[in-house]
Amino acid sequence: MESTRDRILFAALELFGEKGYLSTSIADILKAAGANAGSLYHFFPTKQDLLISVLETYRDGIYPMLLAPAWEGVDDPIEKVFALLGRYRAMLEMTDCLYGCPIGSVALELHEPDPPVRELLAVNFSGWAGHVRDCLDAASGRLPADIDRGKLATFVLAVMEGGVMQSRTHRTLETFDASVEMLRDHFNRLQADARS
Amino acid sequence: MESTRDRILFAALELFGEKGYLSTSIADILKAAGANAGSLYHFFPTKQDLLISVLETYRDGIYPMLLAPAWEGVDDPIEKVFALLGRYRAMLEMTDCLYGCPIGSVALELHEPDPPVRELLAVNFSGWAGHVRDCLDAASGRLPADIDRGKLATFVLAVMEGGVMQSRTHRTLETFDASVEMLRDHFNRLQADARS
DNA sequence: GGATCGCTTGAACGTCCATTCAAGTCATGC
DNA sequence: GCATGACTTGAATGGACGTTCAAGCGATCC
Repeated sequence: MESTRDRILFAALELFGEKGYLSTSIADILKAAGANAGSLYHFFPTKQDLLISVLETYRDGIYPMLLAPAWEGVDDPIEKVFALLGRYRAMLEMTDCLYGCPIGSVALELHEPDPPVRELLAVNFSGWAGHVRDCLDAASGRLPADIDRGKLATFVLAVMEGGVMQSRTHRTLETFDASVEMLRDHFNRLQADARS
Repeated sequence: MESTRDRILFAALELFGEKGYLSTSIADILKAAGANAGSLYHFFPTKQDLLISVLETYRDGIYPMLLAPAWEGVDDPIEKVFALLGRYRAMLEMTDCLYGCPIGSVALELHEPDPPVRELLAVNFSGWAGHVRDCLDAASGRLPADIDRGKLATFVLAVMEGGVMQSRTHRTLETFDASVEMLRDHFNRLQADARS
């Protein structure tokens, strides 16, 4: 049995991802969760507090909800990076290029977020990039020694977010695929250069 | 002498870039433009029509307002690409990583934009990437022959948008710089591989 | 000098939305 | 069986926002 608090939290998580934070009204969330205003405000003093809990849920879910399923049966650390990108592709495909990365959406729709919100967005980005970096570290022998793997992980995240943004705008997977293909080309060259 | 229509249009252009479309109220625009509601609605039947005009202004301004100044004194076509990225860096730096790319912001904050809006966002992306592609074509002799320069331009745009997004969120230029540095590394390898 | 038309004025309107609150339910501990 | 405190109910509130409109201004044309 799911608690009222959880129904509200997950309804918000879904709606913030689908329609964005600003465009989602409290009434939307209440209807989706089957709850009343008083219950919501009992658990979450303001809409922003609800957003914070949603962002914490995303943060805590990066591994179990996103990476673990993406990496099932994938051992090669570099393939793990591309399997992760494949998850975003699948999400775009399933939703006709409507939903991409919820963190990226909120990050750009709130232009001057209050510090706790901004920090949680940053933490989500750092967590994602940190896991990619771990993959790159695990593959360090196959990459040029002088390459900064932290920066490379940041780069991977940038490509993902920028690819998702373009695909959502053009409503085609083409731009996302093109970005990932170019990233793959870069990794091929990095590995070739590491060998020689 | 600037017409009232233009004052409203440019006030909107600036505010949409600074605070986003949804977070900018008509009252904000009126105050910034020193105009009255009736005047605004005389020229722009709805807020969305105003957004459309703003996006058309951006589209028409890509070359004269963005590329021309970025490319002053830069002849090498590959350096032009990085000079363009340098403009975004300068914008981030000037605003303490608050304002990035207005098109990207609006693209992510409107989750299901009406078709005319979505198409204008797409046109802005295509225009930007098209100019980058022209640079790459001009440098085609220095790049591997089998590389798809259209996809590479899309990739550059993705890196820019993803880098801007992370820098705005972390409030540091570090992530943007890291992304551009990795892109530069990729271009170096592309050119080295084209030579051999 | 009067009619026309593009533009301006700014108060008013209606809707939506985040938030509040007084009253109620129900399990737990005493 | 009563008191307590956690949670629920849903109507009410007040403010913000996009939009409307009746009235006015001033230049141009006849």
